[in-house]
Amino acid sequence: MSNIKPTIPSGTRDFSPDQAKKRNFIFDTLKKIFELHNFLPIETPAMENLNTLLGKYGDEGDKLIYRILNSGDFLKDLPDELWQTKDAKKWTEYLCDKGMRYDLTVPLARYVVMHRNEINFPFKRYQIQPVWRADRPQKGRYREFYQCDVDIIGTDSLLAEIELISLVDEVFENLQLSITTKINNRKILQGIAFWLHLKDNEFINFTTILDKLDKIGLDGVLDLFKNENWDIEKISKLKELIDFCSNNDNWTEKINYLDSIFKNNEIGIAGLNEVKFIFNNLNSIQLQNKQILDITLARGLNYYTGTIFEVVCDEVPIGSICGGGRYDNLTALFGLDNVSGVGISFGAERIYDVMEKINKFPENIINENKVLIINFGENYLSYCLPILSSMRQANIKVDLYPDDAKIKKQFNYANALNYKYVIIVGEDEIANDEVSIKNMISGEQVKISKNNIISYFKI
RNA sequence: GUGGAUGUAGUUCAAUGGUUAGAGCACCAGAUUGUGGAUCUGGAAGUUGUGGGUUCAAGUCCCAUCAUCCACCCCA
Repeated sequence: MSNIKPTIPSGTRDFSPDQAKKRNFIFDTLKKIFELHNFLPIETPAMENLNTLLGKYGDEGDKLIYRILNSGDFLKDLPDELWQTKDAKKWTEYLCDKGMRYDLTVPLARYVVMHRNEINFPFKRYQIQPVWRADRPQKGRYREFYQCDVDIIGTDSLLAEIELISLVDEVFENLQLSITTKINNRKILQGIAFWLHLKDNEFINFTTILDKLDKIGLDGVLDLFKNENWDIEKISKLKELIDFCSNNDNWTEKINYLDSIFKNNEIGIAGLNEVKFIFNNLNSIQLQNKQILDITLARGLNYYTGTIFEVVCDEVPIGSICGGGRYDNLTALFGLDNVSGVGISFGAERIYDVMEKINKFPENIINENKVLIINFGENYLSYCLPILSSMRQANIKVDLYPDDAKIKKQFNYANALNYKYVIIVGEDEIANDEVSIKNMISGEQVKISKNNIISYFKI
């Protein structure tokens, strides 16, 4: 037993103090802005019933849900013929009732339906909790990671979209990251599909391929469409459209262009009107970052029905750090129809990576104004302990080294843990009713009267 | 699920098939019993992922297995 090397499952992580502090800084900033917009927090259990989770994320998704083995004498219900098979998927139907939370959207839908009579709509909620996926880990992808979701449930108003877009702007202004919010609408994509005479069943494939534009470029995307046996005419029409839009930053020109090709195209025109409303009203809000209309933005998730958006960092190319959209029938799967919502998810893990890479964490979360009182032994406690507690009452971050260790060791400790000040109390100081305070950054040391300690640190 | 790479001290990495597997960082002690980051000296630290095989001889070559990392599918 004692020889087992301590490890953690792959794709999971420990967060040591300085990482944890930085992560908390991000979470705290998010919460602060969410609360400023009067979003309310909820939390849901780490585990959900499997029938809540299964079938919501597609076949691929079902495979990535962690299942929890039933407790007790769970094998007694397994049909005899199943003993012979080695079909794990079938076995789990009998052996597992519960699974680990896979995202925050499905639990939200479940929550809204369950609590519909106590919720006041529109329901503005945020939720910051870990989710688990039985995926194979790789760079920037983990089996346990946090999602930070904000949703507005139960209104069709496009003001909800506008609120989330301004929320995004404020969050990244607070984190001091400059970003671009790309905005599109699934109805515009449907309009384009209609314009290209695509069949209904080709639409999903169309969006999944289009979504790869950032990753593989226009030529790569067009190649994929060739592989789908699209005719040359369709491909060149699409190429022309994408070329026009990617060489143009002006949203009105893009809309006018689309307007000119969307003839008898109801769905497409509806999308254009929604986008127009959003961009027109964004003009009336003070925003720090860019918002652009990107008609190639597709997003993989197919439950989106209207506005979709995605946020990219201007300084570090890392893919999207935030994304979301409107879904018209989120709760239908749980038997509640006609509840529209719009939501957004902040990729805290990626935001962390970006901030680490370009050093955006504020200095004071790494170097705090911490004070350490050096321990000279039992005889000095009656002098030091009152100082300790009165400093804490004055809201100064302070502690007393617990052991009567060598001074060098205590100083090393203060140094290693980024204490800014050390207080030294020895015979001389006590004799004069003083303490010595050393600034660990400048190296300066002063003697001050015991009564002036608080004011010394308060300046 | 598919493919590729790598496993040596707490950590980052060395070691032509051939003595007792080494070094930097970190750790502990001392130089320095009231003052940190520097320097110097010393110390502790390993079943070379695990199990087989080839060989007079294996950290090194071969096979298997496990683990980790990277990419693909998919996703955040």
